[in-house]
Amino acid sequence: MLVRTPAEFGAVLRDRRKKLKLDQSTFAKRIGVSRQWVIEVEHGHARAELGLILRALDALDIRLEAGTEQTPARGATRPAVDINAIVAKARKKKA
Amino acid sequence: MLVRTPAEFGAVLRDRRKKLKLDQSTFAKRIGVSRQWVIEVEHGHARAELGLILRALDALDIRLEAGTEQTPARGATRPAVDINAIVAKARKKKA
DNA sequence: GCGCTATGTCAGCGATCGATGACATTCGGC
DNA sequence: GCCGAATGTCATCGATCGCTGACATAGCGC
Repeated sequence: MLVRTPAEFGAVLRDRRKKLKLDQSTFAKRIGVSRQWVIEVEHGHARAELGLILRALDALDIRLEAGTEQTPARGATRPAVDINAIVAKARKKKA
Repeated sequence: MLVRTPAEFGAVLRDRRKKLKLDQSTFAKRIGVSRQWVIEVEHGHARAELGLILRALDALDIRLEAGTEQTPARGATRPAVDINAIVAKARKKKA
């Protein structure tokens, strides 16, 4: 599943937790956080600590993969060759 | 690439940023954070906000996927040290 | 009805985040 | 040598995190 927002992280975590038949308290203890944290994160807390989130994912055997291969037909995100073009575009965009 | 730690997130981000020929300031402005934040995150800041990290990934067109398909050989991919234990210990020590 | 479990809510608190702004260092070109 | 760009460091400061602990609600079995 593609994850792009904190809310999605929450959904993924809650889902997996339930699938594993764990209640929030048990889950929290496993990760090493408070039950309160679990509740908030499952509700999509955007300011959760990256490290804790990763621990949670790990505790539930959720694999996280980062990739850039998603160049459907847009163009330009791929630094295959035209570095200069990319630089130029980035600069213009910025300004 | 598989991401399991804040440091790896930092590496991924810095990598992509450089590939896109963006300097930290420009990158920071794009995401909407301070340059300081970029520096810390690229250095593996564990307590970075989940939301900001996601924004950064998005700004660099990095796709993030969560999956449980194949349980990653518990034991092989596992780091030699027990991170959870360390963190737990640190927390207790503090209090 | 009563107890038990699971989830969610509230308030308070210390620790830390992320922002700002100045400064140091390194590298390249002139 | 000097300048500009890029990165990293330092100190300060308001806002917020995550923790604790208690309470409220809902479902279930007896």
